[in-house]
Amino acid sequence: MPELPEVETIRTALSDVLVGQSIEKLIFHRKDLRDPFPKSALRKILLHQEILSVERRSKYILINTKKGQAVVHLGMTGVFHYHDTEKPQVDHTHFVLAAKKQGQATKYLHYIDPRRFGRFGAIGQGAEKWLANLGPEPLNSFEELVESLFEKSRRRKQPIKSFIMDPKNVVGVGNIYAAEALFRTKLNPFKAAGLISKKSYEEMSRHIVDVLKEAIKQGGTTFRDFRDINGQSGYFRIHLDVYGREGEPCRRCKGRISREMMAGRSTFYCAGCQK
DNA sequence: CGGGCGGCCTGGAGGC
DNA sequence: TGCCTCCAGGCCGCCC
Repeated sequence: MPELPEVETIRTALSDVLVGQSIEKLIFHRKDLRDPFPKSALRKILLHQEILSVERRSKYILINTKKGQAVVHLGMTGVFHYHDTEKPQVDHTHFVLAAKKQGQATKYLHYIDPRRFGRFGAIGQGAEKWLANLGPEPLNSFEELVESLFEKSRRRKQPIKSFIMDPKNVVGVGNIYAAEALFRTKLNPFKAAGLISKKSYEEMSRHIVDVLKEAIKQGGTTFRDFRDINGQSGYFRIHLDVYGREGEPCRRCKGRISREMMAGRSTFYCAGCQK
């Protein structure tokens, strides 16, 4: 489901409702998602502790207290819903955080994830491995991003789309935004990463940054499952040029948008103007 | 090592 | 109304 803009949308929302509050209850409705929940470590970090900040690294959300860091990944279909009740409202509600501010009514964050590709862990209990070997944050240093992508890509035959979707090279870019950034750069997604010039890496990096920032402003892209914690969709979908537009007219040339499989993922592009 | 593929899961859409 | 196949914003382990 979520790429950087969607995770950032959720991070902002969680920060708004959690920072300065404490978690009074942590209810688990199963023992695991992709990995077993480190329940006692999570309770130690979160229960009755002030939430100091909610950060994002790659597609991971970090919830910080003075006892440590809890880590959430939304997988493909993970969402948080903010409710007045702790009782699950839908199937696949896997854990619930009861959040309370002094003198206010308790509110509940329900984590719902039908496919269960998400994660909920703790730094020091395995989650630190999830964050090891991640490439640069695209919204941090632009120079570092360009330099890192160019250096890592030398002599690589991997298609550029797979290359930028690998979080070892740059984080946060998934199937939608890889397609969109390459369209804007007029780069064919199948072109070998090692054959692309430094100048093209600069242009592509600029488009990656721009498309991610624009999508954040629109609250992300909702294709199917993605929702903010109050249920709203993201509105970047109407700005997509290629993703999900197979057979529709290219907005730049007279071509039609193609869809081909690459490494098991649908790959949308315009064969007319992406060379 | 680099890179593709299948698997992890469930559910929605579309064909018959 | 089925029942089947394909597909889905991610990531990991396996295999060549």
